[in-house]
Amino acid sequence: MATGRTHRPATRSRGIPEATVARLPLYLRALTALSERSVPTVSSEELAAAAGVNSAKLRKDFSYLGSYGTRGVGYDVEYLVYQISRELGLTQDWPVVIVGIGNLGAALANYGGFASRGFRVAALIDADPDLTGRVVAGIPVQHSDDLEKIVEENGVSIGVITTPAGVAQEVCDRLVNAGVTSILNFAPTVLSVPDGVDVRKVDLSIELQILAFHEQRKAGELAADAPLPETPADAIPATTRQQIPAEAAAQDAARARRGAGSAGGTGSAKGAAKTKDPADQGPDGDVPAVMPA
Amino acid sequence: MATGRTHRPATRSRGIPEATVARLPLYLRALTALSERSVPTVSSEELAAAAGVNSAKLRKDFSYLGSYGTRGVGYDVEYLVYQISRELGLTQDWPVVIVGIGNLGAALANYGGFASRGFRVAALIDADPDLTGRVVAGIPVQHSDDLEKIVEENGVSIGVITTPAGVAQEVCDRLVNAGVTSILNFAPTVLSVPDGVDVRKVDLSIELQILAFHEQRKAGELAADAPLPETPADAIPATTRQQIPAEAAAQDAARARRGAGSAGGTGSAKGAAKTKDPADQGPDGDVPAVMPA
DNA sequence: TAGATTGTTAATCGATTAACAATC
DNA sequence: TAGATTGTTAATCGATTAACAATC
Repeated sequence: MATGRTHRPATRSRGIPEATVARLPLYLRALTALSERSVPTVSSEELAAAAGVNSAKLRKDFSYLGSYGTRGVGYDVEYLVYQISRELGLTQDWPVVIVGIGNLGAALANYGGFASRGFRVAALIDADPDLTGRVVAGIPVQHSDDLEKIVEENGVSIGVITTPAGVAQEVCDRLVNAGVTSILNFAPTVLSVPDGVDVRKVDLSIELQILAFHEQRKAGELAADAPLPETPADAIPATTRQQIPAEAAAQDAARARRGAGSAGGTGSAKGAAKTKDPADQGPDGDVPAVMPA
Repeated sequence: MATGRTHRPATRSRGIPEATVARLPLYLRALTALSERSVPTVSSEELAAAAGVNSAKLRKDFSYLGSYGTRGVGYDVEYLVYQISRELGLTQDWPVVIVGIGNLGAALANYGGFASRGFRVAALIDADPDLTGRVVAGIPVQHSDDLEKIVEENGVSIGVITTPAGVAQEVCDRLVNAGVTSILNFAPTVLSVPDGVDVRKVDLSIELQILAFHEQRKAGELAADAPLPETPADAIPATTRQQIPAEAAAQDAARARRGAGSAGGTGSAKGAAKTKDPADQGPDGDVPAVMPA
C-alpha cells in the first residue's frame, strides 16, 4: 500500500492495533450493507467473507473493541454498526477543507462518501483567483488567502490536500498552523509535520507501480526470466556472486563494467526511468477543473 | 492505508517482501528529485530522510535488490534510479484503461503521473452513450460495449475502475475475462477475482475514517475521555466486566439494557451511523464530468 | 591510514492464523 | 441438550530497528 502515516509512533491507540483500525471501515461498510437489507445478525464467517478478510482476524479485531457478539448466534448488525461508528468517531461531525480544486479536488468535493459518514466539506480552497467564487459540488471556492480564517471559523481539524506537489508543504504548514491536526495528502510529496499531527497519503502513481511490479513477475513466470544477463556469470567475482540472486548478479556485472561506485552521470542504461517528471507537479497537473454545481 | 491487495497469498515475489515493494516507488521518487538536481551520490541516511523512512529500513530494502551501494560513499543516484525502475517494471510500457469517466476517472486521465512512469492511458471507457466520443485529457471516451475489444487490441493488462460500486464487480469480471490481470479499484466495494489477478484498492472514505479515529483520540486526551458511561459499571456482570476496558464496559451496559443478542432492529442509538449511503454508489456519485481536453 | 557508510545480523515487535474451550 | 459460534490462546510469520563488522 502506498498509504501510510507519517510521524507519530505506530501508536496502538487505546490498545487498538493500527492494522485493526484500518479494517474497521471495511467491516462498517459490509455491516451497513447488511443493515440496509435488514439482516438482523451475522456470523464472523459471513461478515468476514463480505469484508474480504479471514474470520479469525475479524474476531480478533472485534475482541479489541469488547465482547459484542453472542456465542452460537453471531453479531447484532445494528449494534455493531453503532459500536464501530462510535469507535471510529463517526457519530460526530467532522468539518473538512479541501485545498486545491483541480480535477481531483473537484472529484473529492463531489464524492458522496464524505457527507455520508460524518464528514462535511466545510470549504473548498484554491489559489487561483479565477476559481474563487465558482461553485463546485454546491460549495463556493474560496481563495487561499483566507485559509487560516476558514479553518478557524469552521473548527476544521481535517484537511485534504490536492494541490500540486510544489506547494503542498506550504499548504500543509498553513493548515497545521491554523489548527488542522489530520491531513489527507494526495500530492506526490512527503510532508513533514510536527508531533501530534497525522498524515495519511494517497498516491495513485505508487499504487500503479506496485501493480506493475507484480504484473512484470507474472509475465516473467511464463517467459523464463525476462531480460537475459548481458554478461556470463563468471565475469563476476565469486565472492559477490554467491550472495546475489542470479538476475541481480547479471545487473551487477553490467555495473562492474561501467566502474562501480563512480560518481556522476554514467547515465542510466537503455530504457531507464525518465527524469523531469510531470507527475511530481501534483495529482492534477496544472489544469484546474470545475464540475457542474 | 486503506490500500491492500485482495487475493494472492502475500507472495514474496522473487524474495522481495511486499512491504519493501511498496516502498520502492517512494525511494524512486526521492531519487528522481536528486537526479534532477544532478546529485551524483546519496547516503542511506540522506535518502531515507527524503523518503520519510528510517535508514536501516532503507538499507535492508535495498539489500533485497542486490548490493548497489559503495561502503564509505553511498549510492550512485542514476544507477539506483535505473535498478529500481527496472525492478518495478517501469522500463517497459504499460497500457492501462480507465473504466468510468466520472469526476474521478477524468481526474485520473489528466493525472500526469501515469504517463511519466511507463503507464500509458490506452483508452477511456464509460457506459454512458452521451459521453462516448467526447475527449478527456486528449483521449476519446469509448463505449463500454467495446471493452473486451479495446483491452485485447491494446494488450492491456492493467485496468483502473472508477465506476459506481454497483457495477464495479461486473466491470472487473469483464476486464479479467478480456485479459486484464491487475486492477486498481477506486469503487468502494470488495472485488472478487480469480487466482493470479491482483487487486489494489484506493478508498477515500476509509482514509478519512482512519484519520477521524486518531483525531477523536487526540480530543479525548484533553477532555478526559469523551462520552461518559450512561450506566454505572456495577450494572454489568462482574465476569464480563473484568475483561473489558472501562469504556467498552459502559457500552456493554447500554447493550445489556436493550437485551443483548436479540435479533432485529433495536435500532442504533443516538447519532449512530446513517444507513442508505450514497458513498457506496461510487467514488463519483452519479455525476459524470468531462474535463477540458 | 582514518573516516565514512554500507550490508547484514539478531533482537524485538506487531500481525496473522488455526485451533479450541467457553458458552449461547 | 446438541449445535453453533464466539473470544482467546499460542504458534507462526513478517516487518522493523539498532548495532556493528566489513570495506570502500
